Amino acid sequence: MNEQLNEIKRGAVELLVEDELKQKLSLRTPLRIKAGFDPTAPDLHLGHTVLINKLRSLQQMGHQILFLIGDFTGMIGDPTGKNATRPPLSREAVAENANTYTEQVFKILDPARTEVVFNSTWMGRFGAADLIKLAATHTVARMLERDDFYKRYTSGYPIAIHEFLYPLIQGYDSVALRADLELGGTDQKFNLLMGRELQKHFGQPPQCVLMMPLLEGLDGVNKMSKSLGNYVGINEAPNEIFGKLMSVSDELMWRYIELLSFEPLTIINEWKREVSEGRNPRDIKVRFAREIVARFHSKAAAEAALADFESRFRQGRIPDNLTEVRLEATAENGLPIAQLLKLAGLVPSTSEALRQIAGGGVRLDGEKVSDKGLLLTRGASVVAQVGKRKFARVTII
RNA sequence: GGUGGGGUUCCCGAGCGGUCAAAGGGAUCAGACUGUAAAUCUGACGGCUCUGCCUUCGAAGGUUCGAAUCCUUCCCCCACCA
Repeated sequence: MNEQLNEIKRGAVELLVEDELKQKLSLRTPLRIKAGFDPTAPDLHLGHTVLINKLRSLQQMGHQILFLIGDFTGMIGDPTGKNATRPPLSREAVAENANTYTEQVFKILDPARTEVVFNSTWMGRFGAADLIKLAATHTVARMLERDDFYKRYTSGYPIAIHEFLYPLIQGYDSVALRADLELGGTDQKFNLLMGRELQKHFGQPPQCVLMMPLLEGLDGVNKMSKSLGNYVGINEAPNEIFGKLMSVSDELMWRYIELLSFEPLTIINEWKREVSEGRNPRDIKVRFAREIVARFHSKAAAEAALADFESRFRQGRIPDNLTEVRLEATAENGLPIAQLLKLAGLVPSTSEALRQIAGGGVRLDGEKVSDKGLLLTRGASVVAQVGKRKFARVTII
């Protein structure tokens, strides 16, 4: 059992309350483990998988995962960010998002041991009177203890009343689910603890709380999020995932490895020692990027991504599997270069295309283009390139 | 309800009748250097049929030869007072 506990704590920031969890584990019945997800961001990225990996590990120990989709709380929008109130999602949209979610999550979790639940199931029946009773369990002062509410309050930023309901409802979800343990990011601490209090209030044994760290995005500064564009999506193409992971800084690489790799810590420490003794961190990064690509695609895809990466960037070759584009000539005798780049989707506007040419970032068949007025004649077929990573094979018809 | 301060290009933030597609910073993109690292340096950073033209400064009107800048109405935000 101690082994199990250590595994549970591995990588986690905090476990509350350890003795209680020991107690629960000693009963040797599967624990009901809750983790909540926002219904509006169905595109999972590696940041989300830190927590999902932990669920997987718990699942492998035989526990029951309650994968909660917060379709009801989604109407509020978690006040942790600066999100404003969101319009409620339609039933169809929720169902669709849920499908997208599970499709991705089941690359990591075992569907047979995962129960997908929606908090609208019980919250939809919750009446105004129930809500008032729920709100009566906590004071404004207690709510203001939450770090981000406190900051906003003291620095004069607005807090809408309904935002106070978010932690309460999330906490009530634990009551409805009779959760034994809830997982969440460190930013969720207040909400997670709210579950404990409300369970006590409703006469249930309080859940334990396991907090996982937030993964930094590719910029190494902000947390990984889709809106900041610093993420690695698990549905991205093998080459994309591979390339993005390779572009991570050496320092950040270790963080990624610790939180995302399934390698035992002893191996990771061994790598660290080797690097400090002069081994190129690149090698480790390659090893890690392959592991992740293999996890979400396949081993073969990982090898292919590595090969592509090597030929493309170390040897400067043009990749094999280019997107093919056929474009119609617009002028009588052909297509101006700027329009070609835009129509091929390599740049967002012709203005940008012209800038890129001026900046020396455009190549046709590997040759740098300097003539902004270049006209590609009908019938021509070229490999157009903008920067190091955007390519397309273009044929003018 | 009252008083005051605001809404500027992806974000922050200058500008307060012409020299404004709008300072500066951040983000981003490209180039150099590399291990497509990072850091650093250089350049770009509304759109187009691109030495010119068109559209942007909360919205709609108006004044003016000319408005992001002045006036009117409206919408939204913030602070303080009640």
